[in-house]
Amino acid sequence: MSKRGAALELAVLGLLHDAPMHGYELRKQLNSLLGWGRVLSYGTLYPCLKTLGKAGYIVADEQTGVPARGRRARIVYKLTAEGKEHFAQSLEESGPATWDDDNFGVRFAFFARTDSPTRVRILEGRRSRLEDRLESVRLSALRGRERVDAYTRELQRHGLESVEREVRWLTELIDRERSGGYEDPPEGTTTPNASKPDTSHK
Amino acid sequence: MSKRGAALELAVLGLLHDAPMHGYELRKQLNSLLGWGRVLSYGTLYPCLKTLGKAGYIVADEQTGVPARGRRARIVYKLTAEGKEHFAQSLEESGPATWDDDNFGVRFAFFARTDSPTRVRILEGRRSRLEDRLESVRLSALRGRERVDAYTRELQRHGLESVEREVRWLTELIDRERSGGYEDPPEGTTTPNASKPDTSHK
DNA sequence: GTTCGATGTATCGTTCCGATATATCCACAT
DNA sequence: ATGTGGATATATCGGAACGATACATCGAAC
Repeated sequence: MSKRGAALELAVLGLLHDAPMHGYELRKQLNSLLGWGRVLSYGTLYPCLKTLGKAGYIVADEQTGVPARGRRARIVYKLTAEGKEHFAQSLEESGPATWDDDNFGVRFAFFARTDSPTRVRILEGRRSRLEDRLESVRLSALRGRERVDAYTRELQRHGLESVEREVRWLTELIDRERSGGYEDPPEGTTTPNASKPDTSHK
Repeated sequence: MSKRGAALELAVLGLLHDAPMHGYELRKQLNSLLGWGRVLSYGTLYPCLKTLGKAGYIVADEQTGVPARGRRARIVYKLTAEGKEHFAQSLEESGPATWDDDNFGVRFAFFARTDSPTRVRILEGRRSRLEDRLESVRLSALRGRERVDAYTRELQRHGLESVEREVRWLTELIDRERSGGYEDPPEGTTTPNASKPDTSHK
């Protein structure tokens, strides 16, 4: 039921889909993948790897092919067949939980591995989530029209515009998706190196 | 040394500065104050109130002035003199930790209670933090210029633009601050800023 | 006259994660 | 040769954060 955990597991699975990796490398990739400010701690990563291992989605490979001159012991993790299946399934899965900042970011990062209908579904889900947010902020701005100082108003305005901007972006992507733009490139074998949309104003 | 906790404590102190309040009301206000998506859980709020109480910054007032017809027992918290001082001190405090999303947001929300030099200092700190972020993202985009798929590129572009947008916003605020705009209105006078400030930066 | 939703306080158990310990390797200076 | 520092690498601990939930009262609608 882990919320943040779900996003992390998905990301790990996705990265290992490209190539087997050891923890340290995984962490570096994950740090650039999800969130710019945040850093993923080992205290989060290793328990996650353990969980994934216990679930049978990944296996730890202790000794991989004599790494040129007595390199330090490192544990290389690789995806199992079950892991591959679970990843594909999770990616396409829809629902409120998948529209969070984290979850959406991860899913977007692996868009190249889904089909167009799925992409549209995810984009629309995210957009509707943002529109709800917009709605509720506008409402509360109306209800609580009591004197708020200039700074509060300024902050609200900027936040609102940020969200509106992301909605426009999503709409653009959806349109492009529908008109057949962004066709999957022949091979998806590229090392992802993405980040999640800002939506700061925490 | 709590990081998120520091922001929460500051926010609570700030709200109680305006008026004494009980937990439930506090939560509502906090939810609209910091982060629009996030909700503050009681599991976070009550321990925080306890801490603040133990530190002597707030006091719990059980029975406030016979609340018209046997109202349910409610605990009204109010700021002590120490709390007031601690709040003022924390607000002006500078440093990397205060440039985080959360910390900056809270400080901004209470801008009206600081002086202009402090405001400028906080705004500039936040801006420099964002510029660092920008720098590091641009660098990693250059280093890892291997083929990344269209989606990753799109995500990066949008994220980058979001941050750039916030930097422009901050710059604008700093300029306005320096030219004496946004002076705190004496008291209660509705600030005549009904016309939206244009700012057609795109 | 009772169901329902808002108000209100409080805690438990899980998850999260910053700090830290441990260890090897390489480059470069001493 | 020796030392210093930084990158690579795995792992855990203790405390903070928080979702879920229990409990309790009230006003209004049905």
